[in-house]
Amino acid sequence: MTVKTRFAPSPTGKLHVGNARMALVNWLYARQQGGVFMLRLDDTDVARSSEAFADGIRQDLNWLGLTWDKTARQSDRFGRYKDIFEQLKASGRLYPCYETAEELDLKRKVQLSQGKPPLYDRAALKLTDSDRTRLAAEGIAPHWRFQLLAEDTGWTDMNRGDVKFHGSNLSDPILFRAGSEPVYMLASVVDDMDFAITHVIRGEDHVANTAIQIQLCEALGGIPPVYCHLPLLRGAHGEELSKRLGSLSLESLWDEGIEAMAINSLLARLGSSDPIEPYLTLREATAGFDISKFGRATAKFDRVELEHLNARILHDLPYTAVSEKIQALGLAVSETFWQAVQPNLTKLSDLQEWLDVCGDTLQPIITDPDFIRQALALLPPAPWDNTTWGAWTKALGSKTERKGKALFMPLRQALTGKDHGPDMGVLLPLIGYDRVVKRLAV
RNA sequence: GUCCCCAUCGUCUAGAGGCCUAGGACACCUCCCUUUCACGGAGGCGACCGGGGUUCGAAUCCCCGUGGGGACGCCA
Repeated sequence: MTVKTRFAPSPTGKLHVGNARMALVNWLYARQQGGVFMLRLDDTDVARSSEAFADGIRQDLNWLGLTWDKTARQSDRFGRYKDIFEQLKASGRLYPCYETAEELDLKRKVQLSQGKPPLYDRAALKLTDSDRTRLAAEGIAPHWRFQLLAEDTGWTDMNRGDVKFHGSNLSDPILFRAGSEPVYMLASVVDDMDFAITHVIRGEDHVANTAIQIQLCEALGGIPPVYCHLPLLRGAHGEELSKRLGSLSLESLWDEGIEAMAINSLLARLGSSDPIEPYLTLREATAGFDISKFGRATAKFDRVELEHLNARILHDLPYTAVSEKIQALGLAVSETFWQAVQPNLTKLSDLQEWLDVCGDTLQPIITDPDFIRQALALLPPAPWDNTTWGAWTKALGSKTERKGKALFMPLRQALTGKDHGPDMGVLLPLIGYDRVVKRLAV
């Protein structure tokens, strides 16, 4: 049987690293199993969904390289859900409810204040035909709940092992609102069946939903897929990811010049017992991927760790792999320049720092004016090449009887304004004769 | 409040009663390499949440605490 997974975001916001992880894990599992990966846009909530967010999601996935073999959107399938509505109604498991959202909210608050779980009390089940006729006459369009069986519903989860929930601990879910508009719970189950999804890999926030979805799937005559619920990601200090959307949205990581493969590398292994390694391609990340290695504890996503990985990946990338991205960031960098500064970059956007060093506005650090004056006097004339620095410092060394750090550090600071950076031999010609003279003029 | 789940170095984790003076990876520190930084090489620091049991023996099993995560929506 061909494995088929899906990533099913709702286009109501931007993707963050938590979403990206679920997309990636589904993609990796499908690819590794020789299966199919599907992108499904869960946009049953028409009011909150937007085309702009849908585009953003597709862009983000493309950036990460998570290509999909099939795509669908739920708003195109309302006709199908309408058929299911009739089918479920005929089965007797669907019942109309007339409470307003406010009434339900109040009920929950009362239950909670009494220390009881906020479960739906099934009051609508006690309605008589004449009650319903009266309510309908008042013009109230009912919402429809699915009557859960009061029994254990269980499954063998790929991550959590045997899991079960008792129906009495769950509320009868609303499947259709305002007449017959489908909601997520219904559409998701129908789509998983219709598109023959074999493995549903998602966050553990869906664990309790799974019992409901299995009951629903079986009521529709389907066979539930295999489920895998991975723990959610938290921020480096245990904070909720969505609260940090500012810095952990894929969009902002792109803006910072973080490599897609750094994100993929981290996300493909974080929370598993396999070591996190810098992968240059998704193929490499797929090779050692083992979904059974994922644990059950909440893992923390640390930006610092991401940047370390990013640096390691950046140090291995040829100019051709980054030139387009550099342009997209609005920077102009030659291959020579790239090779010179590459080992000193953590993020692509760090290029600016070295561009400034080779620009006109740099503020030199002069620690020893007399020495700098001597250096200027011995500066070789242009044209320069990669041997100029060596010749210059050799001459300067014998003249001033300085060597080692005492010899080159004052020069590095005067010429770059920093005490670390690329090899001065290659950097010197990139700064250029005129700027060097200017920086050494004290 | 109720129902699930989890609890080992800073982080991700290995560990399924003796193989554990608890292993690895990343981070960190030191040294070597290097006319800086980085890379690379060699070392080092560093953890079983607490309390009770069970057992000859517990990181490992049980109970109770405590802590953390998730769920309980006409969102997904």
